[in-house]
Amino acid sequence: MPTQDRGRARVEAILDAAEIAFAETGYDNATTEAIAQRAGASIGSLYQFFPNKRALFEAVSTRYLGRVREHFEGTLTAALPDMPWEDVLDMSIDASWAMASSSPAFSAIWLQGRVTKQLLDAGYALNRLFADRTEQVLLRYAPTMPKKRRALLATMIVETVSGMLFAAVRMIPASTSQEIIVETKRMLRAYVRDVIATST
Amino acid sequence: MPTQDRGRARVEAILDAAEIAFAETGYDNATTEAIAQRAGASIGSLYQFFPNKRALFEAVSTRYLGRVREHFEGTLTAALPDMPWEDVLDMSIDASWAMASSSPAFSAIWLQGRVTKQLLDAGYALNRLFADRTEQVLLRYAPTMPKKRRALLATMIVETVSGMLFAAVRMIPASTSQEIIVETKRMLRAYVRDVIATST
Amino acid sequence: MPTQDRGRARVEAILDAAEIAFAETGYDNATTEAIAQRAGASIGSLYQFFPNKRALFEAVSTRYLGRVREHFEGTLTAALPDMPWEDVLDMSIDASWAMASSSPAFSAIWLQGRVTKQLLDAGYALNRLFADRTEQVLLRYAPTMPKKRRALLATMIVETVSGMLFAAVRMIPASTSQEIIVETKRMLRAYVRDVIATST
Amino acid sequence: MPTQDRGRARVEAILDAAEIAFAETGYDNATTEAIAQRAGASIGSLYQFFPNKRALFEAVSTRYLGRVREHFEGTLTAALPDMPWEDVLDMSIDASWAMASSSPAFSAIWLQGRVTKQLLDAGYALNRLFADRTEQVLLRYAPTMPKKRRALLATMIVETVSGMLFAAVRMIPASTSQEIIVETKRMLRAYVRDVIATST
DNA sequence: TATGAATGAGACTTCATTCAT
DNA sequence: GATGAATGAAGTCTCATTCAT
Repeated sequence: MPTQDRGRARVEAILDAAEIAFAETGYDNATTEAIAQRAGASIGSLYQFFPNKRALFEAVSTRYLGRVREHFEGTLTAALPDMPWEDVLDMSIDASWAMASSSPAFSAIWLQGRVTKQLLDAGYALNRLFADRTEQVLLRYAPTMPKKRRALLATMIVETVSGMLFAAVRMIPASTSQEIIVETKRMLRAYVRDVIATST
Repeated sequence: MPTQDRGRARVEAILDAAEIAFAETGYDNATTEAIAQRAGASIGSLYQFFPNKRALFEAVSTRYLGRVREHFEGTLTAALPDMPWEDVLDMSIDASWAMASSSPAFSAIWLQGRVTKQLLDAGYALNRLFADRTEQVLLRYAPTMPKKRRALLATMIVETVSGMLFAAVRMIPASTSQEIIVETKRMLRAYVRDVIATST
Repeated sequence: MPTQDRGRARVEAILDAAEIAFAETGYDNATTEAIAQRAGASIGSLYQFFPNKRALFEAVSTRYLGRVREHFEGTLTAALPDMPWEDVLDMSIDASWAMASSSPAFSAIWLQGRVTKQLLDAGYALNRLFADRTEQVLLRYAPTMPKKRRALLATMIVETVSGMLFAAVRMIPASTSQEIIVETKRMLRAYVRDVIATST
Repeated sequence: MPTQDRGRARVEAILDAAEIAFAETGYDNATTEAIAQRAGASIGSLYQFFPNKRALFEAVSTRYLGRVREHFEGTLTAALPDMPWEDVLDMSIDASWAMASSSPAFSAIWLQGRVTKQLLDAGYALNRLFADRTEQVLLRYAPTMPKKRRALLATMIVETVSGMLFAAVRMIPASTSQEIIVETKRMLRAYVRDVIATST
């Protein structure tokens, strides 16, 4: 879209503002005017780059997705080869929690994208990404597991992590969040062990 | 509020309509006008009984909470005494799924109440209810477990079920939902067994 | 309208409530519902006796007019014959102030009736009453004064008193109100003396 | 508020329309929609510049106040030095009447601002302005008069003029208005003379 | 490009009044 | 008579989006 440097900076500023606004007040209650203002831009500028509010949300969403992908790339890929699957699981959960607890966009995109019917597309992308990646990892550790079984297991892992992050994010005090993360690892280990024992 | 019979019927009709509307389009996108219309009432009637939209949501929420409570009362309490805990867990999950999949209010209240910042109060009530109940059941089956441990376990169970129901509700095709429910039971069994083994 | 005792009491209660409501919030902002409630009646009852809000205002107005008339009758008529006009003027002003400062209806009827275009009729009645009465008094004290002159003088007196009462009513502290009343007497004396000196 | 020329013109047009609307139908009965329309603007434009109806009223009020101030500045200040106070009084009354009878805002602001409880602030400003100015003039003509006396005299003059203008404005036929103005001058002369005679 | 004024559909809410019970 | 539910026009205000400058 924007060709000049100035333009790109503008877009980033607007995305930042939007990310915060969506996170703070929710998609419906965030106003384009407020977003523009927070970005130090005029409403006209905003519409120069994004055709409408929905597109703005999707852009925030996409940008976030990219960041998540990078993050996981960095954390996991290199280490994979010679680790027991339990450690991979733990690391993934830790990485997820790091992302979730550090960025306001987490609730902005991931939750709303999954709850608000009009925004579902954006929300699903994230989960699909996670599920695919998980399946690949599973393939490495349990190559003989039937494909369907593997897919279901991946879904379970992703949804469980999602759900527990969701819970952890809004737990007060923060120490409880940590406990939940710890227990989640434990729960998934127990579950995966059980599945592996049965279906290989 | 309403003193006449006619009024009480109206209120129910409005609550029904609101429940559906909130579930279908979300709190923000549901319009009071549309709710009134769906209830076969005029907008004025709606405001005769509910001072504003928020109050209407809370009323829907409260009514739903009461129903859930009754449902669990009916399903579980009687059976409890001489069942192994695994069966109690299974039954609870089945009951939750029954509620979640049968009523549009499930997403209306439970999800939005937890996601939309302005509606949090309503959403938390439900989770607190579940957690309390779960703790009581645990007390019966694992009386020697430390109090803190028990509380955390209850939270884990409730949040896991919540999360998985959330996932199951929007899975297509429906068969996948069933698989998720089955796997959730399995996961929680494995996890609870593990916890019991460790901390008693 | 009402034939039974109970009915008449109702009407009075409603008029009382309306008088207060109109005084407190103004005609437009007073709601019929609130008036009925304050009167301990239902909205249906109110409309049993008054066809609409406007009529209610006029009833309050009329009732008030009657009271004012009585009040002046009692205070003045008897005393008139052998008093110097200065004393009559003083007494009239004192009587007006007594009415104005004692009843919330003063501002309700007299001011709004004069300011709010839709209610003018009600407001004028009061002024007309005062002006007529004043003219009669003048006739007794200055029988040779030309009729037009007398009418104008009456108007001036009435409007001056009106205006000063209006001012006095909302002066804080109350002591200022008293000063204004005193000065008003002085001003009108000086003026009337001047007029009499000239036009007889 | 508006930064562009077009915007400034809009604001003026809206204020003009509001002034007329408030004067014609009163604050409560004037609708923002009608005001916008009369100004040749959309309702959205109106709310771009004024956050709510009340603020619009206050803006009208403030603008009017400024005009009055200018008007008096122009009429009086220059002439003052070597005029007898009777002439200053006459001129002031004439100037007031000129303002009152020429502008619809007179009743819009000055009356409603004083009568409608919610708008009192706006209404008082005008009277305070007049009273201050009057006191300054008095200081010049009766320097030995005690301060409190002077303040009270100023209040009396201002309130009398107010009241009589109020009366004059709604007198029909117009000739009566003129007579009232003439008589008001006479009344205040007599009064002021009396006060000066006594308290110096 | 950037700005911010302009638009208007549509949302929530109020309230005088009517009507069934 | 009394009650209070029912009605719906109308009012204030918001906000995504467009457009003139």
